[in-house]
Amino acid sequence: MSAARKASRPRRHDPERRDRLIDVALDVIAEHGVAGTTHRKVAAAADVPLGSMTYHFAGIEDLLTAAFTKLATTAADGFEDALRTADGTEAAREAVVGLITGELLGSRRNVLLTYELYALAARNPDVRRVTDAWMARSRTALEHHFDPPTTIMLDALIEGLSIHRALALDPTPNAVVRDAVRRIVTSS
Amino acid sequence: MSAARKASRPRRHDPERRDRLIDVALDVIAEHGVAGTTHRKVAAAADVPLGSMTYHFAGIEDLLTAAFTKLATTAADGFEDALRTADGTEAAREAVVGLITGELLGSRRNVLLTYELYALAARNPDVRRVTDAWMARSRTALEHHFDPPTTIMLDALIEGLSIHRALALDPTPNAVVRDAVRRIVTSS
DNA sequence: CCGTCATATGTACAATTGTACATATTCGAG
DNA sequence: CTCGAATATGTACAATTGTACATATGACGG
Repeated sequence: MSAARKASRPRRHDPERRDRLIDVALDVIAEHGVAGTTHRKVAAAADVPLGSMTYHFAGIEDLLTAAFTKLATTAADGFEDALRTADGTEAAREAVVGLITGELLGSRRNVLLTYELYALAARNPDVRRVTDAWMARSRTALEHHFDPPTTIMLDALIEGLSIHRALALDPTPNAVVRDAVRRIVTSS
Repeated sequence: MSAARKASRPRRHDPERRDRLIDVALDVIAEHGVAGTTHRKVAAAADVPLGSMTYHFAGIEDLLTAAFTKLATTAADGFEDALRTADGTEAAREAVVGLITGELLGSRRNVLLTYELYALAARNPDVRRVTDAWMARSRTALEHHFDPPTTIMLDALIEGLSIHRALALDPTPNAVVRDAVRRIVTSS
């Protein structure tokens, strides 16, 4: 019984605190950017003492890496799920449209976080591995439905349209998104 | 003569210093990111005293805004030039391919700076105006050759392929880039 | 040649940062 | 119940930051 107890209730007082800090860190990054993200801001937003940051993370770089790892992993999971259930090329096309127009990749917050991630990845090898893994996973998922050149194009189109959705004053209509995917896929 | 003297040699001791500081600032941003860009780093890189920064720029936000304004203006100029000289749809297509594969939009440094710009624009209205103007100019330039939906798609494709060129381990082959542009344009 | 003012510099300072660390609290084994 | 160890906290500090400002320097009209 003590073994079962140990499994269900770990020894930490607040076992989910680290995970919660990572989520809050992503919110802080989305609001203030990597440049404006500090231990104190995250601690205040999560309502934990400052010392809790240095206890759970080896340094602020460790916090950023953990946060972006979660962002990329979640996005890649959603990407794979959306494409896995698609049966046939037509369904796969519609799944791609759904990814662009949906909340996972298309939301302002997530696209914004992606900029920050890319910017950081260019100069931090640990973070770079996160983006590499993300790109590899999404590309592999696409290649289950499309040939390599089409995959590359779709991948780029998803990236570009997501950005425009997040930044443009008037977001691209869904019909245009669907048309774009169709043009790239049908002629392969 | 004194008037001519005045025109050719303004009263500043180093009249081009401000412009040079802006260029150096872009280098520093490309290397250390917005988060790591400080007055002292830029001053050291440009080999000017620290006080020179506060003299030429009202604050560090002013410096960043000036730097990104130059980045966007230069890019938009190149974009317009490349498309203006294109005569006919075929030439316009090739011009788009050239933009993606060329140095202006496709270089690692410039794409990286663009991430930083977007990230900052999302949260700073002054910088946001810079990206809005940039997007408007490139879209208008494209619309001189392509219909609106095609313009939207090409714009997104340029964005996405540029990113992949800068981040991917193996850059997209030029042939694939050309094929992608062709697929989007010919079916319009 | 000289005075005056824009241009340029060096220094100082308050504020904010990441992080170390001594202390407190809680848990679970025996 | 007791005790040791893991978990958590509050505080303190050195380093770095943006910026203000008193001073210096140079150009140019007179």
